[in-house]
Amino acid sequence: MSNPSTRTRGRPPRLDQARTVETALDLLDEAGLDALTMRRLADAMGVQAGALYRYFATKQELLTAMAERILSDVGASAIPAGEEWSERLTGLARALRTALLAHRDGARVFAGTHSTGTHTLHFADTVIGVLREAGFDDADAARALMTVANFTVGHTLEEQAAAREPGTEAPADPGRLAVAVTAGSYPHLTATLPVLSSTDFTAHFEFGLRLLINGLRTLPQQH
Amino acid sequence: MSNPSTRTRGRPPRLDQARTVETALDLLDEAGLDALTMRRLADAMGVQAGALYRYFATKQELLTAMAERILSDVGASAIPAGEEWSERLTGLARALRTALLAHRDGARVFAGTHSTGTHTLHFADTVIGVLREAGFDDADAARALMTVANFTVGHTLEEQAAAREPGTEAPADPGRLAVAVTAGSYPHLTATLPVLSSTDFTAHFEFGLRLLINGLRTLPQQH
DNA sequence: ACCTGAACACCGTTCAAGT
DNA sequence: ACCTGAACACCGTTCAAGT
Repeated sequence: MSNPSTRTRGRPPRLDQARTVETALDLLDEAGLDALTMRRLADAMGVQAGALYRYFATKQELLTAMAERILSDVGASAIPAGEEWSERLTGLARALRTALLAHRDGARVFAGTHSTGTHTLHFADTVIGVLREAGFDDADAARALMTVANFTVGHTLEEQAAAREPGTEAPADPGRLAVAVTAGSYPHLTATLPVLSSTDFTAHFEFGLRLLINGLRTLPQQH
Repeated sequence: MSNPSTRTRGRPPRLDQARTVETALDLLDEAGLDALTMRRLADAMGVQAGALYRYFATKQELLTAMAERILSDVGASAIPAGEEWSERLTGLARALRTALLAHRDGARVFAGTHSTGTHTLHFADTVIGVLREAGFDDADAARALMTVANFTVGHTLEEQAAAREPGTEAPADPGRLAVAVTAGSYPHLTATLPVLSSTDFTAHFEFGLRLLINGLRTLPQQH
């Protein structure tokens, strides 16, 4: 490996990949993704912006490292082994959502990158492993991972977007959706508006996840 | 309404909302979302960047109008009425994916905005209508819409991201995923790598959609 | 009414030069 | 080896002034 901190001659570096990613995640939580700039990050580390490019070739590379770091939390949440496949898959999907929710704009960071780091790959391997051991064939297991991941990321993207625009926190908040719906004639949207504008995102997520799991049960399995 | 083109006195305006959105979509298709700047768009319309702000208060507002325009294609694709609910829902989800795929980075534009335009609302109303008429209760119908939409947008985000980074088009393309997987020890990823790195996104999408529909069938319905 | 010109306060990225 | 300083080529947005 030829990373820059191998030789410890000269002044000890003020920067390194791990510390930079950590500081970037702090900045993300404080200010959000749009305010996470290379200059601000450099400022937070007491360094000039250009210095960051010794450790990350591009901002995109930094974001990928951040996504991988975000996913590392997913391993921490204990995955109940021994359980039934449906329980284990449910736990894994919940852990993914929780990991993304743990950082402001976490889903946006994750969706915008393609991490192939160890934590990300380990998570994917675990999900597919649960399904293969449950008797699903390779194609179904792999595609089930993609479906669950796409749904979870898509859901959390929405959830965190809703958190970004607080609407008015007034108790009788009409909300842009409500205004638009009542303005036009959308009978089904009108009838379901209370559900659609509910902020109980956990309930929405659990519903979708249950749909996916129940759908998987209808597929042929070995055991 | 007090939109700027109500009175037709003076020089005819070179700009208007509809033409601007159309030009922006052309630019999007040619250059992608990252290259869609207010200055480049203004250039394409033979105008200075500042002039755009008479029609859109912010770039975000322009993007929202673009998302609504992208969704208008979804209405065009005929939705088979009379069919069974599962067939209709399948058709609607496919139409959403097709509409997003019709423009470069279409899913990214859509996911980054919250359109409450007529086409977007009409689509949502139609989906919920199909489900309510099939006998699903309001909460299930509304949440099923969210699940299908989140999955579809999440999937198309991935699909268009894969299109952006062409990898190497060589026949024996290892790909970053393959390299990373074979480097570490991920038995289940290794076994399913052919499926995971398949570019048959339609097959992946159809698999997830089938899962959701089959999951919906397990829910209580009236008829 | 509609657009220009010019500015303000930023960006990501590069790279010679210093220590 | 590691970082500074300064530049390059941009951004979104605002707004007085022109026509």
